[in-house]
Amino acid sequence: MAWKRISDAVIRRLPLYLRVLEEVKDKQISISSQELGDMAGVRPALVRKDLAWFGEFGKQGVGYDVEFLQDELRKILHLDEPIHMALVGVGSLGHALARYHHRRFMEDPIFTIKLVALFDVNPNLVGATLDSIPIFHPDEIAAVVPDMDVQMAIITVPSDVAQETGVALAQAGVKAILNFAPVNLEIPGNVHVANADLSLELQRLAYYIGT
Amino acid sequence: MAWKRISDAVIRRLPLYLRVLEEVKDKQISISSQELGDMAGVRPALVRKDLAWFGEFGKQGVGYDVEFLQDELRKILHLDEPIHMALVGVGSLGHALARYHHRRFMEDPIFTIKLVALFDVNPNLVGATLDSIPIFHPDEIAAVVPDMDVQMAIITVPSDVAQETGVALAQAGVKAILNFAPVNLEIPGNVHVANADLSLELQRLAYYIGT
DNA sequence: TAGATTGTTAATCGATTAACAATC
DNA sequence: TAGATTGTTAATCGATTAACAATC
Repeated sequence: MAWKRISDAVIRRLPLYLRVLEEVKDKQISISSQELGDMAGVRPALVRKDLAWFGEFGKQGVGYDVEFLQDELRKILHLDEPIHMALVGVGSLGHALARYHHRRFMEDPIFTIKLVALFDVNPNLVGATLDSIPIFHPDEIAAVVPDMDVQMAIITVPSDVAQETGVALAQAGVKAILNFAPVNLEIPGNVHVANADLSLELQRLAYYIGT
Repeated sequence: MAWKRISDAVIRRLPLYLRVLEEVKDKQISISSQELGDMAGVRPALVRKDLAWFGEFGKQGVGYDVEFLQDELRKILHLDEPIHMALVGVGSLGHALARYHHRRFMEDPIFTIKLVALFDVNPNLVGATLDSIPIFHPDEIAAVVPDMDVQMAIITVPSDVAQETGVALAQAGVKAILNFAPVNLEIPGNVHVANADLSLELQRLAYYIGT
């Protein structure tokens, strides 16, 4: 399976397929690459090629068994068991994302990524909880991350401390980071960083108001 | 200039270059594609190719004049004059994004995308303001958008009303939408939609915790 | 069996990189 | 002038699409 590196473009579409499968799972037993593609906004040939990287999940003349494919995709994305996540920087954005994520987690039983720890330098927050999630000082990252088995993190700290925050998380054992700070993080080791810089996205979109 | 469609991959890198230029503009007069590329995380040849789509901005043996290139990139991205933006759905996420964006706008004079109107169905919010930005009922989109010259919008409404919200915005004349709802919007006309679905991003990242 | 749909191969398309003549 | 660096062309690389034999 992991003998060949699978491109990021492929991985990016798997959660899209997962969303479609969840939507149709009560209505039908199987789904064709045609239908799955239509609903996900992807060409059927590409759907088949994407899935074929991981195994032979379909049946000729029939399509893919919805629940089986759902299970397989969950396994591939490590969503078949709980994932622990931390969030560093409980400012206005961090606070909102924490609450938003927590509500999502509570409402949707198949959403397995759980926020278990928050970090902030504000002494008024340290020691308190938000939606019953404990808030620690960032100095405790090295201790808390292994302790709570945290594997992913969201960074919502100010730009000037984003880099050191990323490094601290990586050294503590975090494997994937979603970074909202408007800086390009340079993280050592094989830690995957995804950027979710709102202002960059808006500036990019501005291009299209003139077409 | 617009005689040939410029690929989205190119447009996506322009704000990155803009950020680098802003960072160095007090320290140096000109910058080479090598240095610009290093700081933006892009190969120098690609930097030159990207910029060459829009004109001949550099000087052989010297590089690019920082302020001149900044001006040109701002013009290309329509960031040389104020852009009015609306946000629909003042729930916890929308509320936080509005405040976050507003602070960014106030602090950073070169950030020209201004949030001028909020929309929400909650009668306790309609008629009030947030950071002095007025909150309207979504029924008023058709009237307010042309009135206030709104060109971009952020959607943070619940999934089940995201599609109709998008259509209403498009019909009112909005040209670009940043959608945080976990649905694939089908918007008529040449409206550009970018998705910023947090849960999709996290599910994608989860793949990398096992590598 | 006949019809449908997969998994896979080959063809196409598009984006990135390397190389270099032009020239500041 | 000599050195540096652009803009552009050709080569490479990777991702998507079309086509179809295999088979449920």
